[in-house]
Amino acid sequence: MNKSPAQDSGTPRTRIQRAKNEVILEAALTVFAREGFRGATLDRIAAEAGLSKPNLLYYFPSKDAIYEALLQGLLTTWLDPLRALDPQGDPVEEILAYVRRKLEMARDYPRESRLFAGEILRGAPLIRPVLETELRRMVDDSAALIARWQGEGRLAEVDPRHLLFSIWAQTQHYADFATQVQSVLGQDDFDGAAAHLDRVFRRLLTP
Amino acid sequence: MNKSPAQDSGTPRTRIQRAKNEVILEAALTVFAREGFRGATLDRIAAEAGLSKPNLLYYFPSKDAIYEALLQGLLTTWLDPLRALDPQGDPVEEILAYVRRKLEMARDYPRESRLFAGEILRGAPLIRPVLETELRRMVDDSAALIARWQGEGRLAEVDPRHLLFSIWAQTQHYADFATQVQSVLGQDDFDGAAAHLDRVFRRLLTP
DNA sequence: CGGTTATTTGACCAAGCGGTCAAAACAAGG
DNA sequence: CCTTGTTTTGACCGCTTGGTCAAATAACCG
Repeated sequence: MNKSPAQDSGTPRTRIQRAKNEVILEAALTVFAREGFRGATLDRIAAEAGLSKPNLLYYFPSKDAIYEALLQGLLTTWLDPLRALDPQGDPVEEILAYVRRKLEMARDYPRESRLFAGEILRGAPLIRPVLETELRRMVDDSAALIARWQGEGRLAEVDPRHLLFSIWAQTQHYADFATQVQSVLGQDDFDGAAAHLDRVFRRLLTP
Repeated sequence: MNKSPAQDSGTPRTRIQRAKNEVILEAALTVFAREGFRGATLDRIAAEAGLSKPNLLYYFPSKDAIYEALLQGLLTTWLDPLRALDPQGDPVEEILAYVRRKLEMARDYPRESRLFAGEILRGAPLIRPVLETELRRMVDDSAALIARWQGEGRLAEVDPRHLLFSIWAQTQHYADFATQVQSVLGQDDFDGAAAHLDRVFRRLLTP
């Protein structure tokens, strides 16, 4: 009997299975980010992972399952920096550090950023529930913290939620629209972006 | 002999053909923006336009042709507001007006914004040439104007090109990531966004 | 080694897709 | 009415794609 591990509930058992899972998700991230969900094919993912298509489907039951696993695993990492806002720290510096971290993620993990962007562009068919609960809660919490800081006069008055949108938009822009940035500048310019965003948010947030 | 008008060079001749062309591009915009290029199918576009698939292909020779026609027609409209920067006007107010116009476009033409975003996300396979020439030139010109204003001390010193990125990122965010914004806020908030961006850029740009 | 289980693969399938074609329906002019 | 050109459509084709399956191969274990 040859039951595929994909049908087992929970985490893969053997070390080999975990390793292959890893390889597959890596490959899938590359392909999904470049081609989008509909544009990606199992053959391309399999090729990228160095496997045959049936072998791919031995580890994951379907294309959707791979995509879901990717997004699921991604979300935690992706939203993590926001959790690192330290209520004890200096407000302006805390937010500037957050901006810097987000920009570094755009530079170092552009595939993740693009996968995320693609999912949301298409109406977030899969992760909308997460956005409406987990993300929303996190934003509410952060907004409360920011509002507190503002109440104490340590931060300029800006709508906290739209402030977060401003940060996300500008940092992710350098990953999601990298093609455009390169076309206009002739190359990437993350250092320039870092300096720019630092100036922008320092100026905006200093009381 | 029944030669399709799609093979005629230049603009469609009769009024009927122009009308159908219009209808088709409208439908295609809706479908492409929602599903992406790969996700969109000729059947869905045809259905959206109230036509049969072969009838669609009587007016356009291929799916690619429809997509290209859409993008082509779009680019002019899309980049137009940048041309409206008036060298004679007040620098801060000129740029704020530009921001406002861009945000209005995000509100009123989200499909166009998403189509554009999708194209760039996938590496701009089709419009990269345009980005590298036309867009780049326009950005260079605008950057020169902004730099002049800064030289005259009428605008705070910010990298002009990254400033434009900041504007694009934040305004288009409200169209491209509308799903996320809605999930977090519970609804759209273009008025809030307008007030926020006005504050952001006024604060940033006032010398 | 042999037996048992986990992994890999070639061949295949059904559905969906972009696109074609010949014929039908329609419109306009005489 | 007929003729001529335009528009519309049902049927069809070949290719790609997600997914299956039975058999082959490798890995593990006593």
